Amino acid sequence: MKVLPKDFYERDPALVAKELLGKILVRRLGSKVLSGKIVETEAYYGKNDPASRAYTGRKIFNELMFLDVGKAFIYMVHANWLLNIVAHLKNDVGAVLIRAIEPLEGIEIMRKNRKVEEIRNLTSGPGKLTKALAITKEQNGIDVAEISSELTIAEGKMESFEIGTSHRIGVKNDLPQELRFFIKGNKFVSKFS
DNA sequence: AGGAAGATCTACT
DNA sequence: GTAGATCTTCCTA
Repeated sequence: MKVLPKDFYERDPALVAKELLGKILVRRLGSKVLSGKIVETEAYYGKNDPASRAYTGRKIFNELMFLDVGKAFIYMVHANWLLNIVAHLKNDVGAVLIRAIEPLEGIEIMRKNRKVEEIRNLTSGPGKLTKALAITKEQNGIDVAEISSELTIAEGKMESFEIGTSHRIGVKNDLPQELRFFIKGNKFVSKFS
């Protein structure tokens, strides 16, 4: 398994978000491994992005977005933990939100964590996938570019797919550009449009 | 102390 | 398919 190197994340968030599609999110739980293909992401910037956690300036809770890239940045919204990966150019601010994955390994454990039978409903949303993979604030700040971490992102299979874009979901004040990216036709994308 | 937050579930028309 | 209640944390007053 090849883990994506740290410099993968040291680029424009929108570019990182787009290229994360098709990559494999790997969650290690003791001896168990849960994994899924990333099928939907969104990019967030810093000061000039009203929807960003970093919009109001650097605080303790959003500090990660200002620091090293390639770290998991996790926070709670509406009783759901949302998983972001810090990604931005040098000395800039930003992160990529993982919105949906397609389950590959450890589906039975995900079922147990989510208490849902239907596979399609297991990880097809940002709050759903964190629950299925047992991700909480405990994992905040984990280095996903490090192969020994309990949360990493690995190179996926070589395959081609069409990438769709749209405006970000649930955002009050969105930017003019489309910053949501998803694999066209994939059943695990949270919403269509 | 209060409210807002990048969502989800349920119960309907 | 769509609307509305409600899930929990952390910031801001």
